[in-house]
Amino acid sequence: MEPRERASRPAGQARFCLLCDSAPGVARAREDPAMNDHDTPFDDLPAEERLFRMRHSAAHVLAEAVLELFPEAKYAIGPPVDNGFYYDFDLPRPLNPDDLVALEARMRVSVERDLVIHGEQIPKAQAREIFKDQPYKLELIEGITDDTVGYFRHGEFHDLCRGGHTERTGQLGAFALDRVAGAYWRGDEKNAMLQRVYGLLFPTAEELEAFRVTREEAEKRDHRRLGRELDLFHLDAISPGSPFYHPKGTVLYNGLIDYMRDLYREYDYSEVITPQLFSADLWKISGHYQNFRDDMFMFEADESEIGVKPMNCPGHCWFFKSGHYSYRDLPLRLAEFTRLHRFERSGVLHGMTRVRSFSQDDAHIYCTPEQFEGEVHRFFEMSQRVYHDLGLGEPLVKLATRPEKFVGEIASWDASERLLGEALTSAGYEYVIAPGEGAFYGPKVEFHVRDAIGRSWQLSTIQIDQAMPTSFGLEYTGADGESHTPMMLHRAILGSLERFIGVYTEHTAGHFPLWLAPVQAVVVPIADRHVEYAELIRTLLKAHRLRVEVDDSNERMGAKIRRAQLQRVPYMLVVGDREQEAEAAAVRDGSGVDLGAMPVTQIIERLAGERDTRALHGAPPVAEG
RNA sequence: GCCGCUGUAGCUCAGUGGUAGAGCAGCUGUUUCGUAAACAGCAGGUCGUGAGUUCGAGUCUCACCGGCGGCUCCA
Repeated sequence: MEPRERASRPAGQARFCLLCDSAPGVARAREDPAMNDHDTPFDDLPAEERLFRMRHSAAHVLAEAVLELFPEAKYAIGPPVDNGFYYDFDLPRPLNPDDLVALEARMRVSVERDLVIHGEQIPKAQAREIFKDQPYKLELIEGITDDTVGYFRHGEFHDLCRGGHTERTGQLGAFALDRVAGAYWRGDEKNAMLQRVYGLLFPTAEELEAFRVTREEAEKRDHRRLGRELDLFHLDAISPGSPFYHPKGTVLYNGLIDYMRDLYREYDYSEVITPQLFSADLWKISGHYQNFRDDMFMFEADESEIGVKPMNCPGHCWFFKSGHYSYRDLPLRLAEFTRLHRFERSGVLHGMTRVRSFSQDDAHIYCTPEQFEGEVHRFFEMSQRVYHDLGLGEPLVKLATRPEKFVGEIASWDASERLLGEALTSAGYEYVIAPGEGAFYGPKVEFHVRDAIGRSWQLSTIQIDQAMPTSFGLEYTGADGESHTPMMLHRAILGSLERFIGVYTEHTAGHFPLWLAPVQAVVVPIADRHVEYAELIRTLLKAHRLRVEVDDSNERMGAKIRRAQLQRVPYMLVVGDREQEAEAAAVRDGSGVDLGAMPVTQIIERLAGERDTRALHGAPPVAEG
């Protein structure tokens, strides 16, 4: 039941156009076997198709440049992707940034020449001859079942290609080579590591520039940066992948857990605390020992093998087994927030979004088949509540189906997938299928939510478990007096707290709603003589469980305002002679709006009200110096 | 784990084989100020770690560790 996001995978979102994907079910991009790309004039094509072709042709022009600079280069595949294109190469030496400059310059020569791009179908035998020195192309040719293959060329360059191109190399739009990265041939880590050159491409220079600006904005709200600037958390080499939550970050972490606990009370969940360490026997029963042993922290103690828990489900199953339940006790919804540890491979760690030590808003639901649909609906409803309360948008819903490595019978997988699909439909959701992306023990529904700058993150997930109830021998007594195996659902809404905090920090750019803000208000005394009064205000607000600080530093008011603003404090309470006189404070909100002087009682009412209703202040982030 | 890049003060970054620097943050003092940065001074470093080359290494080489960008993986 792992709600973590996959690393964004441009290729996965690409419309594969090259003859590089022999996987069944991947449709050929071109229906016309003659692949006459130029039936419709380029300028008359829909914008999306034009962009696709520009990016695709740019990949060819890139390969042309690489082959010219490295005549011995072997070229592999180069599709268009989100924001641009890439091409994979096997080169005699690693590329460096200067190479990218040279390659880009060479690409511009091709653009300048405005060469015609020809496409045709040629017999496989001819293709083998043409590409006899190109092992990757030969491998691609062997993967093609047709008698002929697509062959594209412009100038001296030629490529094995399914097509989808501009008419000329002068139609590429605005592009720039971006970076070079490693990538396995055909995405398989057993294969050779190739060098992938990524390029950005947009129809106009303005759009390319806009993309770069957006990317810079995204960097400014990077949770690793904000975590440090807002004193929330940091990661440290002393324990890679294990966050240090600072006091302010701990307020946020506990705030989210408190919120989920409120919902658990409402939705009748039972919170439990189970052990951190379990005998390997438990992991053998659950199947995690066989499937994930290398990704767990295992050690020997007292001559027995112990595993630190990487998830709660086996512990919950053991708990279920330790009691006895009748149908009257179901559904049983076991929730747990204790910390989990996974020995993630070093190269995959990333800020808070991929860590080794984390916690989940995790729960497992044991129910009867009759209760299944209702439970799924309750979960959908609860998830939507959370998204709404946190100011996240409508989710994109995916149904992830049976993976290659799975346990159980195909028939029951099909049944479970059908059940989840029906539950989605009856709840009014449209969804897409994510083939083969289910967990090894069962299919799952994933909710993907877009953040404020358009990135999509997987948050909630609910999964049917077809394996553990049986392997643990779980039973309940039915109304018929007989023993039955319960259905088991894994579910999480926020996913891992760490990942959620990372995503949410970026979504809000650190402007958390007041109920989650580590510091909810800063009192700003104008001069030293106002500090005592400022402390009084803090005391009054503190009595209403508001988190308030007094900035008594030897700074001018402007500097204190600036500091509070940069710290994303929702309210600044300025106090000087006038306010002290009136037993009030001048209120300024986090967006810089001056709300004027308010009596202290009114300030308390406003802030406590905003907290208790979990209001989303909705203040747009202001420009930051 | 794999490919590439990278590591200098808390942060952002200069530093061309020859005595470790700046801005911000911090501390101290002066200033007592009305809505996004007052002024001055002080302090702050085994240049990621360990080897090697060299008369001499922050700088060159190698290994290891961490981080970054990807790939693979993600219960």
